[in-house]
Amino acid sequence: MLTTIRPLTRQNTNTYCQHYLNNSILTARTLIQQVTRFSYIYFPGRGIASFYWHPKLKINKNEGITVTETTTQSFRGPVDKKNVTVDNEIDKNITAKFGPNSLNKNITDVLKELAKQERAAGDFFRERAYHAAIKSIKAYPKKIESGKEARELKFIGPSIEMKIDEILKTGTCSYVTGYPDSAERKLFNVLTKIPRIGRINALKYLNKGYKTLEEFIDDSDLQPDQKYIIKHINELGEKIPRLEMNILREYIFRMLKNLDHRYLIEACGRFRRGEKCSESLNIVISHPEFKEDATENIDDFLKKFINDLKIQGFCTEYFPKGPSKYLAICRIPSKDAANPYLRRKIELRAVPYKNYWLTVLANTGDEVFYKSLQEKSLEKGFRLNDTILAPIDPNSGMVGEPLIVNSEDDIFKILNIKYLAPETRDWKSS
DNA sequence: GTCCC
DNA sequence: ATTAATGCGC
DNA sequence: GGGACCGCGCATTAAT
Repeated sequence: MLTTIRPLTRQNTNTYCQHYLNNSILTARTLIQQVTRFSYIYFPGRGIASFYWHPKLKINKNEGITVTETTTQSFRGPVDKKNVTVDNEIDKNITAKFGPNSLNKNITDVLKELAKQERAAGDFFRERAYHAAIKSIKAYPKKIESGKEARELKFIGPSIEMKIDEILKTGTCSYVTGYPDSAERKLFNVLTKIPRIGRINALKYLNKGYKTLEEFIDDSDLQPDQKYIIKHINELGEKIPRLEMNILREYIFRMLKNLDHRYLIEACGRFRRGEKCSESLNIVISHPEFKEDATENIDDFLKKFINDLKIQGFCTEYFPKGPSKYLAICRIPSKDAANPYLRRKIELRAVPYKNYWLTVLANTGDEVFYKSLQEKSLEKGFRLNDTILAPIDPNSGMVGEPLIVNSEDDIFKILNIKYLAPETRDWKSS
């Protein structure tokens, strides 16, 4: 069905949107009340519009949403300057099936290298293009014998066809150049390990003339967490072996269970996916009594908890990353003072019980798996993120009542997708 | 990089 | 001063 | 040939 959508407009402090189905003009407030309990609205064919005003909205169970204050930033979404015509049919061709396929590892490994290269160069779309090609190849059940054969697959174009021919012939590809071993490149690599310093900021600092980290640490722009991480960059850059992740996890686990055995805790990320090591440990905490409408209680709990960790000396330093999320620098107590354990990074977050498994699923990853799960959810008519799993009305596009989720398996069941063990959710590194 | 207009 | 748009990291 | 290609949250800049 073709529908014409007028540009999303704004008037004073109210955001007005044209409903894509019946062309009615609604204030965002009404739209939010009608469409979703949260501040995201999915427009078929146009993506997701988000409203950034929820901090100033009050959600009252009885009265619905009330605006307590006007906001300075209310809308960011697919704003177009002119009218657009879109097809309401969601056309998403998921080519890849779940699960890795190693038949063509020789090819995907090289493509992965090329993807990495593009990432370092900041070409996000080329990086993605390579990942798409890898995904496509992994879904292909046969061993690829020629570039021409691969060309038939989705996301394989003339350029990758040529590269595949070269890979089949020589085992590698001349486009894989590796990183220049210059001091500047090395500094660049270190800089990008610092929180909130990506490619752009790293380049900015390089252009400022910094030659070494020692000079850089005095830069006035740096925040405490950044300074701390620079100070211990080598130590914190070390990967945490699985054994140690287990000890870290166990320490926090026991401490929580001593407080109250009903606490829920899950170590997510690479640990949960069964990997041998990781740069940090990602821990999600909840409790049946953690209510969605009393997040300040959760924040207070986490604040106290992390402070206790520090008093015990397990946590040496912590940095808030938001009210219910901390970066904790922790060290396993060592009996041998001469051989202390290394400091390790732990991401700690506490969430309402209702969101617990959704958060665990989102934080377990990997990135590619979760994103594709989200896509699949949309196809099946569900909105999935770390705070909600709810059906989307196929006719109106409205997000319905959130579904209760009491386990990770519940999510897969609701989506009618076969449960996938965390260990098999690794797409990028096969 | 590929896809799609 | 307020709102719209963009930058950047994840 | 030429534009689109996640989308969110916070911060900053540009525009009005």
